[in-house]
Amino acid sequence: MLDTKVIINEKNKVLDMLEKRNLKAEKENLKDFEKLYNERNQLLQEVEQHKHNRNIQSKKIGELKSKGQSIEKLSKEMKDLGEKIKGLDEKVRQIDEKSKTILLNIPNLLDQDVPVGPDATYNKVIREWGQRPEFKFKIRQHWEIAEKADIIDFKRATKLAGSRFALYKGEGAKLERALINFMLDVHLKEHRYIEFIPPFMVNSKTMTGTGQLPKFKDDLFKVQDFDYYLVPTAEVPLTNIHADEILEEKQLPLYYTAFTPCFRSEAGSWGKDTRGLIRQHQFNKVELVKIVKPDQSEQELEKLVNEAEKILQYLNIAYRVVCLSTGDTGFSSSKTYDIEVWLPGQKAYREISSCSNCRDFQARRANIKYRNKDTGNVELVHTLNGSGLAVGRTFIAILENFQKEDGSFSIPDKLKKYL
RNA sequence: GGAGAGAUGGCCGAGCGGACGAAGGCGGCGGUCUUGAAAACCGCUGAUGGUUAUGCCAUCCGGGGGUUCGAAUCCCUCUCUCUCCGCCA
Repeated sequence: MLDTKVIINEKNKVLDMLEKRNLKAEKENLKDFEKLYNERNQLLQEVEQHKHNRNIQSKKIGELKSKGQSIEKLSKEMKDLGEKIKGLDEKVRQIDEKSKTILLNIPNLLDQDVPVGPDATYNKVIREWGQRPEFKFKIRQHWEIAEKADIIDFKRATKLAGSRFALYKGEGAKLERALINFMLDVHLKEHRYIEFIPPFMVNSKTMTGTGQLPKFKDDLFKVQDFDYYLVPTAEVPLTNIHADEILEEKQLPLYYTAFTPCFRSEAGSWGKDTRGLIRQHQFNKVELVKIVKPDQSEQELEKLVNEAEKILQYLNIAYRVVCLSTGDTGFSSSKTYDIEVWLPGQKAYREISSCSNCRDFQARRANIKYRNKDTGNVELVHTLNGSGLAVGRTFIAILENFQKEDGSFSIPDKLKKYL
């Protein structure tokens, strides 16, 4: 959520952002918002004047009554005033509702240094790491390797649930679990994160806090007849832990991590990545969330990416870091780095982590603040999140990068003690 | 699932329909004292919005609604928490 004052006073900034995000159609909403804002202010001044009068007169009635004097005439007047106030209050409420809806659907402002372009082809490669493996035999896809090793049963997963689900079996289940523990250990011991196991279902307020609702409800799974949604990422519960709180400055920065399954409807991606583990309705992820002081968020984003990269470095798998273009940057983010891992089967780099600085966008939605010790004022915190990493895709990367001619694969040294 | 109790500021906790944005305590901040610290003492210490802005105004006592000239206080309703009984991984 953007600051109302920015939308009103720095409208060009917001228009520029919508242009760069390739969302020209949403510009109309800004005009509506401005109109509603002015209307609201006018009504507010009117109704507050009436309320002021009521407060004064009510006090007077109290005094008259205690002296035993008649209050009938005044009483009648006040009753009419009360009705008037009620009507105006209702009008203000309706305007608030409308403008809130608009506000909740406007994406975050973008950082100055985000590469400008309407889509992912404008993403900018920041750095590459590692040696891509060369194979002298016919390269296999991860699902071929997994099925040969009997560690994932896609067919029976479909029987149990449907398409886009996997049934990990035997050594496969063990490898997945090893990866989770390995990742968590690195972040806990080397990066000083605090581990959580959050609810895997959250309510709509929480989903709104991080920006999944109201705009992206089609991407979510909702539990029938309850105000529960399956989490699409642990970013949602972790970031909202301190919703509606005022933190002390000395508590910051907060580094939170959690392993959770993630549930996504993948609406709109029919036909994409239909085979294998790449795109599932349910996948495991270790998530990193930071809650920091505003002047720290830029450097914390760089650190966050490094922390996620560390996992692939330890596993010795080639990857590159890209900065997403203005058109590809997510709704809540002001700047996003993706880590893309090399997948020999696809001969392509594929996203394995997405690290975003959301600045005060989520903090304003979720109402997360801290007391600035210097100014004594209450200010919004900045929030960041990143995958550290997507476990299923790391599983794929291991199978494909460490495959052998006979169709088997080897395990990176760092992981061996977890198996 | 049945019966009952409760939700008040950063925390604890008081609050007969007008005195209440709210006693008291703790914590925090500033000061006196001290070589320094502690103790003691004194003072200050909520948020949001509006504004003609060192000020003023409005709103907020779990959420929503009602009664009333006026609600933290009375009524309805929802959510959550706690206690007892039952069931259960």
